[in-house]
Amino acid sequence: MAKAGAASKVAASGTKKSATTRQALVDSTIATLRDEGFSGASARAISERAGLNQGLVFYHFGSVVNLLLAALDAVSEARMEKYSAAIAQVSSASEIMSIATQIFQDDLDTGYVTVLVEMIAGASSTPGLGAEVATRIGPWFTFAKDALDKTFGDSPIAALMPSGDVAYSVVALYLGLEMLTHLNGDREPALKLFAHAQQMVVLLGALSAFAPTVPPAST
Amino acid sequence: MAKAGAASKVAASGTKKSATTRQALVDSTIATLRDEGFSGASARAISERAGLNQGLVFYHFGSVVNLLLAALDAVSEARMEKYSAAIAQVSSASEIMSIATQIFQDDLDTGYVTVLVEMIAGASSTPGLGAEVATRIGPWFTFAKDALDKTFGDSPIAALMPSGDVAYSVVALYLGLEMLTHLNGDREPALKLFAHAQQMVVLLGALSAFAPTVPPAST
DNA sequence: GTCTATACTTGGATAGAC
DNA sequence: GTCTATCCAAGTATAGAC
Repeated sequence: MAKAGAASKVAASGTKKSATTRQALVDSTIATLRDEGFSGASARAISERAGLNQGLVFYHFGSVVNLLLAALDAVSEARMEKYSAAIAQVSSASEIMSIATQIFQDDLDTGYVTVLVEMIAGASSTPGLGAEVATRIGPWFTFAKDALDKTFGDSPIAALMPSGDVAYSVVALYLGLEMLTHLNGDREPALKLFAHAQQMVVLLGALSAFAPTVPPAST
Repeated sequence: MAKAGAASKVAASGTKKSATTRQALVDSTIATLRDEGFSGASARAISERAGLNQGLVFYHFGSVVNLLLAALDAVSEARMEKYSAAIAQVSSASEIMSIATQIFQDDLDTGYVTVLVEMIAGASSTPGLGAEVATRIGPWFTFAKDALDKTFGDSPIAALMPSGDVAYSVVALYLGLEMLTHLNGDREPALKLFAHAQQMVVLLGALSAFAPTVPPAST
């Protein structure tokens, strides 16, 4: 599903040469989406960056949109792998924010989340693309929810707000921060927020020691 | 019939005609950005939607990018007016979330924030556009900060996190929610979050009644 | 001053070469 | 099966008509 899911014309060959070309195009697409955005990710721009003929995009992927989706698949897979490995090391709630901060910076460096943002924003240009992108974002929500359950499952807040709803806002905030950070090139505001969030998590951890079950609104 | 007599208004009527055309192009640009996204907002698509000749974009605005920025200006102005009027009616912290929820839905209906998102995401395609967009987003941060100061200024949280930093995340979250909502067409998840946030605000208001006053460092 | 017809460039897609 | 040369549509911009 990852490589041929949305494709209609993808050659079914198992040739090594073909795989190399496809990989080069996917890599170039990621870089182009990051640097030039969705509207700058043309078949010509992508293939030129890879040093390949422009027609190869259509031979190997059928259309530019299919190549963009293949790139989104590659990014999603790589990110989910990294996220999962990171979250596996986390046991306490106080740890999660420092890990999250590290990952956020890594995402800024690689530009992977920019690729996601560009695909979401660009989805409205092509009929049907929105649904394809939405499908590929699904795992991000479930990952966020699992991470929340694992780290805040026994926190009093978990009783107030369903983790699925919070996961939605976490993803939204992450995308929004990425977008704003990428816009003005200054990552300080976002990093400040991560620092504040870490403080809040620690504070909540301390509070939950005093109020293990329900908020202290009772008589 | 000499022109001189009746033509005393020729210059003025000409100016008015120009203003009408410009306005039609700006309106069409907003609609096109909303429906087709940044990459779909070409001079041809915009002018065709307005029923005008494609060349008028370049006569009146010089370039497509300039027209896009003019549309962003129009949206920003309209939104800031609406936001300011709404916040003026708010005095208590418990009110702000219901007002915010209303405005969020209004933004979804009009597609105004989609225009902003598309411009941010599309900014990377054209050198120098990012800075222009960033300048136009500035007022959104100051508005969010003022709203936070007005409604949560005497809350204990204000002492924990600077309102400017929180404002940054509020804008980021707002953009992210808009983006995700626009992607899958389902506004329920976002509305749930606003409902949860309202509960939290009410809860915090109750808590601050028990907590001793922690005055933020006043200048 | 306002607008249209035309020139030129870039992009998506395919027929055909190897 | 893999890739290139070529075609046509869509985009930006301007010269010139009114």
